[in-house]
Amino acid sequence: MSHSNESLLLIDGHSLAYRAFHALPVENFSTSTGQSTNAIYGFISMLINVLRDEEPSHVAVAFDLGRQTFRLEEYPEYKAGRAKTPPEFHPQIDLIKDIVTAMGIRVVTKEGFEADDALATMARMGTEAGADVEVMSGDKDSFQLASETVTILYPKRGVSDLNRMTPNAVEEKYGVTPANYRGLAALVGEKADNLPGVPGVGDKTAAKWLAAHGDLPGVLDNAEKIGGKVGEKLRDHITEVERNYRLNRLLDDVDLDLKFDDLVWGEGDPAELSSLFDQLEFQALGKRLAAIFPEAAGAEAEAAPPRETTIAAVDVDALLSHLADHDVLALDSDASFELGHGQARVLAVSAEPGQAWVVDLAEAGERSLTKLGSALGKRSLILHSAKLQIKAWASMGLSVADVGGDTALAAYLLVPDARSYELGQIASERAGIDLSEPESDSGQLALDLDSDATATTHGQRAAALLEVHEVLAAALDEANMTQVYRDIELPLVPVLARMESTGIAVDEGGLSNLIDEFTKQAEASAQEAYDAIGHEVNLGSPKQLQTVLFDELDMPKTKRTKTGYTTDAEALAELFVKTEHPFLQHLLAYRDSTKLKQTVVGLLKTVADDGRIHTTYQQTVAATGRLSSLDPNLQNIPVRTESGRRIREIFVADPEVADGCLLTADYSQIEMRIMAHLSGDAALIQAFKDGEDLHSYVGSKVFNVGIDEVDSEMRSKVKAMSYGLVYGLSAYGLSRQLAIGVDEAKGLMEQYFERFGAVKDYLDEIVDQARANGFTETIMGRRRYLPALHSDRRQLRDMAERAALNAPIQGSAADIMKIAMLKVASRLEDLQSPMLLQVHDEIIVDVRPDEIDAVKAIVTEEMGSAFELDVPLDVNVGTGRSWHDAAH
DNA sequence: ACTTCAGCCA
DNA sequence: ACGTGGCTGAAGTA
Repeated sequence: MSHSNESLLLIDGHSLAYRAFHALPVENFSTSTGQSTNAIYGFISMLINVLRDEEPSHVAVAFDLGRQTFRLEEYPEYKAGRAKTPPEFHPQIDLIKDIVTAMGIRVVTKEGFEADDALATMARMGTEAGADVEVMSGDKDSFQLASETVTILYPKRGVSDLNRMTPNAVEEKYGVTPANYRGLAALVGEKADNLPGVPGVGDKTAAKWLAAHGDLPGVLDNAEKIGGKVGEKLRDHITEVERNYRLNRLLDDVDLDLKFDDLVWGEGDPAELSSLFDQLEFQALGKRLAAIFPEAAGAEAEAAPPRETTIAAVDVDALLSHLADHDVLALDSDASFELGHGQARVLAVSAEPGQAWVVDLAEAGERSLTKLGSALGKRSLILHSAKLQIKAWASMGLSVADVGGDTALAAYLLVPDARSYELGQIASERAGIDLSEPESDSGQLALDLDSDATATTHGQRAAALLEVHEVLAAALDEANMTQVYRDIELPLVPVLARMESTGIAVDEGGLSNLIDEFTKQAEASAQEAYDAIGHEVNLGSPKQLQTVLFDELDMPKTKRTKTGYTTDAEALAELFVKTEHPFLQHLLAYRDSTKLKQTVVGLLKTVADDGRIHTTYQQTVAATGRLSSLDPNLQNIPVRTESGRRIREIFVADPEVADGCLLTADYSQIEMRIMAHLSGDAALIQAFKDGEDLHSYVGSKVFNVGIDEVDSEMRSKVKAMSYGLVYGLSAYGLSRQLAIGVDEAKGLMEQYFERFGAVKDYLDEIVDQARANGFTETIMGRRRYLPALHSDRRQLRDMAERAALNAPIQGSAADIMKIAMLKVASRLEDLQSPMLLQVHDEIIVDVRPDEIDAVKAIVTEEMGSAFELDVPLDVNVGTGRSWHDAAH
């Protein structure tokens, strides 16, 4: 028993990480980007447990550094013959070191020595300082360190249980004192270190000899006296035993350049720790960590102590007088927008970091809102998720036309595939500002606002924005994305806000009729399906369908899904070819009708009071730079089937405008054109310049026939392949899609690449570049980071490669469309025809009858000239009463 | 509340 | 395992 209340915990990082690696299956532990985490998870889990149980005052984790050790110098075969560590292991060691450091724990390494030697040295230092010492190691050599003051924590099977090896425990298990453990190990040998001992001698014999002769030198001196076969063996292997004895001694006098008190368990860096846990997607572990490290609790970690912010509640007039001297303002509010109606009560305005004024918009009169609007209009405004807020304010009578900065957009450009862009997280990660929920009775506010918490929250957000935006803007600059940010994404915000607020008119009566019609069709198909099998079943349940198809009807099994066998349309069609069972046809018909019905029902629910549907465009969702649309999604309205197209008939021109029409304008084959441009393939570029039918032209090259001899079958094969290439299609995938052999598909692809060699070079190069740079780039410099290209998991790596192929193409198309929208919107400002929708390569404008020619000219010119490629950008335009009729 | 399956779009 | 990027709704599981 030590009288000290100090305790030192020493950990052999490498041996424990290695154990964890083998205890936890690597396939079950990896992040979405493909980083393997099993060793990290197991190690940190063990570490958290032991820290919680032992509560040491001092801690160190030792790692081996480099391969060259004094042991290896003396005995080149030391540790030879070990199975190669899998490639997934080593990258995890660096992350473990980072986490340990962030936990306030000293990482110790020393060139030329093993972790064990560092542990022995520190154990001696601890003992000399009067501390209790615990050494956690998966290496049995550490048993020689056990003493009155030093206990070895040795993991049993797995990673959760530890054996406490005191001197008594060592003696009980091996029959020798810790001091003699070295001798025992030297006699027995250590397979893992490639140190053979005396053949035929195990723990028992070695212990007996050591007991009889005191210690190993005693045993060796008396080797002649030991009889029997084993005695002979001992005498034959004295050199090896002596070598083992030299090598397995742990050095306790390594110069580590540190004192005992350097090992005090410090505060670490909770923000860094939290960010590492986020990055590694450790959620449950984060909570366990929080128990011993409250400061790093989960993702919402406090990055810094809450800063002093000054928030003052004022009225609009007071606010206006405060604003006089400031050109850049940060704004935040409790904005919401649903079904065409926006609302905001609290508006927070900050003119410098750490400071904000808060006004109650509900109390402001129309005149002061107008004045406020014009004051804000003269300044550069920084917001987070600006679009929602300016839409909401517009419905309150406060109009803001321009956005000077948007921290959500900036963060999106920097990491376009992040899960979310919440201000609290960005502020914490990028600027070290803590925006966790304020206490509701902070009392700073003087209170004509009925809820302090809301006002304080938005005040603090506004007060943080200027600083957060500055950090993000600098990062964008560093990544050469300032242009995409300032010239594309920011100006697009008010354009999209306007489109959303306007919405598109729908024919509600027509919608209801469609619902009736599709419902009747679905019911009829369902009845026929039931009749075909003699009973009812939930046709919407894949699980119940599987019972019917594979158990009752005994059909051949389809492709596996996670939970059974697929019943998707493709598989059902194949089953029908094989079985000709009428149930399948009726099921497919039922699926079609219910799908359409669902779509129409969904649309009807979203019609606002003004008889229009207001979708919301997400500007920070698609990792490639596209927009997405939700609530409802107007980018997936059916078009391929005749009955599907009928849904497009209910989207109509503004009924308030007599003889108005919808105009659609779309890019023709924009992705293939971008592919031609980026690859510089002369043949492909020429085809576009000549205005050939692309797929017939490519078909004539691939099949080596005249362009007029390309039949429809050839054309459709080539079409599938051309599009597939943009997505990283494999020969197997192509063969599946075209229902041809893999060999034929492979031959087609080879022919293609023979004729369009630059395309192949480009596709290869793009992946190589992404691998080297860590990201892909569009024509405007928009980036997408793909760390999974270096994943050790094949499937993730392949997915990342396909994403790398596609991102520059899909993303460049998105860039071009966004630029075109800005140009079109700017020219439409002088007219009365609003832009309503965007569907990736198509825009829809509501055109007044007297403006048809002007709008046609505008969209053709501006879309066609949005970006100069080596091939022309073709634009098709059509007009009609409905979206359906405007198709061309 | 969350996941899986299926199906719609470019 | 085998083509990118999205959103929605129903069923099934917790």
